[in-house]
Amino acid sequence: MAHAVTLEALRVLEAIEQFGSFAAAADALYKVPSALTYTMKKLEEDLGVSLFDRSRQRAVLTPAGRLVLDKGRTILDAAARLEDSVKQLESGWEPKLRIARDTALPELPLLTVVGAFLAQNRPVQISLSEEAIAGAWDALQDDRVDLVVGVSGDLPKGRFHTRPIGELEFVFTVAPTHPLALTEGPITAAQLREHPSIVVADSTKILPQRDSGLFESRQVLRVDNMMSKVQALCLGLGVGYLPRHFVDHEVMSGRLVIRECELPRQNHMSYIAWRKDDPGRGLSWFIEALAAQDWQLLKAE
Amino acid sequence: MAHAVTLEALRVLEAIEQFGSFAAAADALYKVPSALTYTMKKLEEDLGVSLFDRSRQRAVLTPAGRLVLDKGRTILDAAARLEDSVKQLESGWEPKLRIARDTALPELPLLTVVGAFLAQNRPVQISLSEEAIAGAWDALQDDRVDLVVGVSGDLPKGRFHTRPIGELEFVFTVAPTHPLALTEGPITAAQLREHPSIVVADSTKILPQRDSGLFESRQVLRVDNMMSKVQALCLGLGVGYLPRHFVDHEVMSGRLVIRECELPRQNHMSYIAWRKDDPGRGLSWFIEALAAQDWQLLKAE
DNA sequence: GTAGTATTTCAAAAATATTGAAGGCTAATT
DNA sequence: AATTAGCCTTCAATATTTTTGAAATACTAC
Repeated sequence: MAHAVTLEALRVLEAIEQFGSFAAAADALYKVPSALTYTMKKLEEDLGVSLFDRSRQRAVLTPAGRLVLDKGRTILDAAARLEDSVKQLESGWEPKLRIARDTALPELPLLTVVGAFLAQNRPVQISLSEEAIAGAWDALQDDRVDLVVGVSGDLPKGRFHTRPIGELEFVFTVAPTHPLALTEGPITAAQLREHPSIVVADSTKILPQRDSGLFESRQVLRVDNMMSKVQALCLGLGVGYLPRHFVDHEVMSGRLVIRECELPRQNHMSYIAWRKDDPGRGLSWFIEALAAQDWQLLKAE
Repeated sequence: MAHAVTLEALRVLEAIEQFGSFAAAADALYKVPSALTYTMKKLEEDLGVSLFDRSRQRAVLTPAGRLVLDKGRTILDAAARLEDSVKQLESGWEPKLRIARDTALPELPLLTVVGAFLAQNRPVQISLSEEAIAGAWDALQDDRVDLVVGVSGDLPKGRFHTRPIGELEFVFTVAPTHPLALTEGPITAAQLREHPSIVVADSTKILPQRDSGLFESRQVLRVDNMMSKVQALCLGLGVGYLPRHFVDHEVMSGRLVIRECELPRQNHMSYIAWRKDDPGRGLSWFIEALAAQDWQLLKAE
């Protein structure tokens, strides 16, 4: 048994974990449970570890099993992407195109562009996701998405292409009911320390990292996307900076007010970014369309 | 035929490309050529493309074949690493530990540490490699190495741990025979423009990127490691900054002279860096040993 | 042309995977 | 404590896939 680490074996392992038991996985794979036993036993022999704890009725993953599953998933992913790349090579169109939007950007302009693409009826499956802060870069690096929209231009370069799409302006907001709504003049750092602030936390899986607009504050409430932050601000749970385009509507309806703050948050350029492989026709189309799109960043519609 | 993309098929494809023919690959794999034909035919059917151009006697890869091979290699790599991780989980020792050194760092201190490790007779295979500029970060990101030594602290963070090991000092050098060796006072930008400069190019595969110490100069000679740069400078082919520890010996033997330059190159901190997975016992040992090592960066021995 | 090498085809043989019935265990129920 | 139901494994029979080796075909070089 030269190499029992087999994509098939990894698929079986994944199915067992996903469906919770050999029996259920066998059903899902249109096989018989003993076939799965056979495959897993072979894998265990080859690796020289047990993947399952069988002391109970229900087989449960050992730490080694968990490890093999985790690493195995990325291998299965890569294999699936290989097949997709071949299809892309033939038609030019990539079978899947995964787009992430930074949570600080409005959803509407992106959806408009996506709508225009869908109307062309191309053989491309679009998936959209939302990321916060460095999460978008991470997703791009890990090949979880193919195109990110709205990243800010600090961290990585080199392996990615970028293109600016506009400048994000941040304004300091509080609920009208909030104590800081009524003070005179710009809000000072000392005043800030008296109140909780709402920040969007990094969506990256790895570890808590940089936070957006984290200034010294008595307490910090972390949320994972910008809409939650807007909600929290409207409810007066705390204070914080928001992208201008999110604010106008809330100000009009009287749910937020804009104040000046001593600790300013400067504008920053927003970019789209993609990997430096050869892009499919879908990605190329989106790059052009997104760059031409009006992102309405500075003013609300 | 549900999924014919198989690790086995990818291995066969790789062997065919590596050994240059079905026949030679069959020999290497202890199989018979028709078995390879069978496997490749199956893969082609599943992917729906031909991988080989068979119009000549010797089968040669099509673009699609090349694509599958390239992506396939990284999958095979990942599968091999999966097996290694399992072994690491058992013993704590990683079967392989791949260390890259930035070309600006001296080799001796690293080799000293490696020697101390080898003397312990651990079940760990060490591989050493050399990288230039961002190449080391790249190698770390792509999982081509597990530990990099001597990276400078600009680009990535977040996904890596780092630890400073010392400060690199750069001095401007020319050969004693070089015209700029004899001028009075600091060398001006204008004078610089009159002479070729030697720079170490980025070793990253992707694309030519940032160069080390590239100032305006009539002409630029790119080399891929620091020793080549030293040689080129000694031969008077051009001018450039060198890490201090490279220079002293050459100055003593009269092959280089140090000059002052109007365009200064500031010192920078040098780090070791590694991925944020759980490190094996070998990696942990190296982190401590390398941090404790005297890197002799500011003065030659 | 001829010899030499390379790949494919094909049917037979070998190896591997799947099945289904039986059995042993565990967890839940009576 | 006995019963029932569910889950996993074992094992021998069966089905499928892979490998083989001989023959056929094609290209290259001499």
